Amino acid sequence: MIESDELLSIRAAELYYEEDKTQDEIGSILALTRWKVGRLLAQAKASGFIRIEIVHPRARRLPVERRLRETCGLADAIVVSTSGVEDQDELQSRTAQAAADYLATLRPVPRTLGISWGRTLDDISRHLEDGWATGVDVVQINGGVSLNRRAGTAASTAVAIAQKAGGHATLLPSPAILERLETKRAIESDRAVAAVLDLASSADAYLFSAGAADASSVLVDSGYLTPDDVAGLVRRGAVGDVVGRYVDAAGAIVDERLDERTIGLPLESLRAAGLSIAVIAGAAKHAVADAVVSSGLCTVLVTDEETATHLIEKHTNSEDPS
Amino acid sequence: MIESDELLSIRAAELYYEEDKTQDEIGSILALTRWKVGRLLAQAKASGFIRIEIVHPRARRLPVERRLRETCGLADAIVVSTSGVEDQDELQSRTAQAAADYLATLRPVPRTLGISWGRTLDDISRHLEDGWATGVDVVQINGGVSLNRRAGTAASTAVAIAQKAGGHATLLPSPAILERLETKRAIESDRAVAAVLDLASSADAYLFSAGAADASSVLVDSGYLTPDDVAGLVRRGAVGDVVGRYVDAAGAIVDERLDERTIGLPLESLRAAGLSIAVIAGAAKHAVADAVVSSGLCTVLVTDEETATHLIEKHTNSEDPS
DNA sequence: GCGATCTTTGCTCATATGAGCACGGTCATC
DNA sequence: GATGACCGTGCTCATATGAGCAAAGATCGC
Repeated sequence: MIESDELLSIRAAELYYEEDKTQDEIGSILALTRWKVGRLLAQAKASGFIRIEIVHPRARRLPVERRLRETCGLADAIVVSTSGVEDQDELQSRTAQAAADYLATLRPVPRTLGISWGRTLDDISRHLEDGWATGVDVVQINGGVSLNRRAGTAASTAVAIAQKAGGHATLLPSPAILERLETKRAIESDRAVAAVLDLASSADAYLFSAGAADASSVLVDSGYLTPDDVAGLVRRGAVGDVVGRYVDAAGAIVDERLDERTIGLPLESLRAAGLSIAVIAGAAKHAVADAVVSSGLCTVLVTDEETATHLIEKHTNSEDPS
Repeated sequence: MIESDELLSIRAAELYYEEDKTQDEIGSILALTRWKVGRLLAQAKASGFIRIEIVHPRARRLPVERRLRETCGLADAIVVSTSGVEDQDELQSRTAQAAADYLATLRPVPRTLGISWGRTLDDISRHLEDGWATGVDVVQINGGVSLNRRAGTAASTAVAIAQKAGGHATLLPSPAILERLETKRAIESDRAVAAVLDLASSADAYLFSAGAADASSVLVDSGYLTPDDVAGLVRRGAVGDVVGRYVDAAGAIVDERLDERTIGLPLESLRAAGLSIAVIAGAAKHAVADAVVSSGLCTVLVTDEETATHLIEKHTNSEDPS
């Protein structure tokens, strides 16, 4: 009986979803009452035979978002669909778009927004529409005066976000990582720099991304670190960098000495923040994403479907080892 | 305006399909009237953003079936879903199952059913349920006394189908292909053989498959042809075999000399039949499937989704060269 | 066998949804 | 600047669907 009911429910589903027949019509075709058809359909849905997918670059995955919020204890989660994604750039762009949308609809609107810099942040700044908010000031939370021709990006990201919101940007006029601890201390105690860091630590919200721990890092690209440096960090457990600081799977600083020479908001400030939005997408960043989420570095995560399911799986397994 | 409507329709679709909200609820969430939500949803569906798929081994693709019927001028078409298919065997099995289902529900029930033999037919015979019909006699339409140990298959397929329908099987006691024309003529004129061929040509319905033109053919496997023979046929345009006869893309016999030595129903009888059911699945058989369909060898085709779309594409392109 | 329990079935009623229509605003044209 | 065609909007009404319920049937232990 169960066997034949399953088959019937499939036949009913075909007629209902593919042929747009009414349950009553299906009833007369399959010689069933329309209530039976309704139950068959409900059964087919419950058994997962009916798969409904929304295919659109800006489609989100609300059920995944909810599970992500629940399993990882996030205040909010934005998960973009990966269906039909052709390459990594497409995925980045979709996620950045979603982050921009999230920012634009964020209530209450933060007066001061602390941001990091990098490819992702730059992407977000591009996707934000002019006038996405009014009077939002932007402040950089980690050093970013670039060492090479890629110069302006960090600055222009912040400026673009601020301008489009009719606010103004406060830049952190300092390198990301100094070679000597003394230099770092000196810069940090400079009044201009100290004031920015102060402002940064009092921001209403933070928006940042994370980098994978490999040679493709922006920190390598910008000349702050060599590929060898990164390889060394990886050997010591690094899974990626957050606002310029390399962390391990537990979200702890990998190299204290290096960290001391890094200018910017300490990770503790992110952990203590009421609203900190992490934007992390792509298979290469699964490990960092995990570190960021499990160590409480963000309250809101914007990511892609695959990363989200990866996190959910990991967190359900570790919490419920059945 | 159109841009924002599209985005809205996606948001609405997420809430409707993924969160099971009512259109009214969505209305209050997105600050819209419930009619607007309904229109947005309809628009999303019409634009193809909503994809509904039925995932089940026995799911069919009714819209594809209809298009296949229309573009290829078939009396009926059965198309099985390929979603979740793991290997070729799975696909074969699904198609055979569908063919078995089709046979079992066929009205009016044929009194005599002419069948070919091979892997597909054998598969179908296995999937038919005991008592799938009552009093259907089965007759072989092409020679099949096997030359090697794979002996019984051709016979047992026919017998199984007949037994399960409470009818009896008439076997064609002859090889598929003879080496010499004279031998073929002699066998054909044998009273026992001639009677079977006679019965075959008067069957109410035919059920047959087709083989791809390569060394994996059952005709090679059974020892009637060598891989070299097949390669030669391919060079002359063969795309596959139908009831033991090799045809080209237009459905014409490739090698008349070989064909004359082949025992069984001529292809013309299939073309003239009121009901002839072809069961052809798999990427390797796209070409034969096309030949069978375009040359009118079958009135009903049982196939898989990919083959079906392949055929549809080909036939719409060739008929409407825009 | 026989009754108790649980499932399945066909119903009534409330709700959700879609079709058709009148209104008001927009836009191009004269 | 007036006019008419057109589009998007919010409505009424008919229809489709789902929830809940009583009766019929199946299943089980005794």
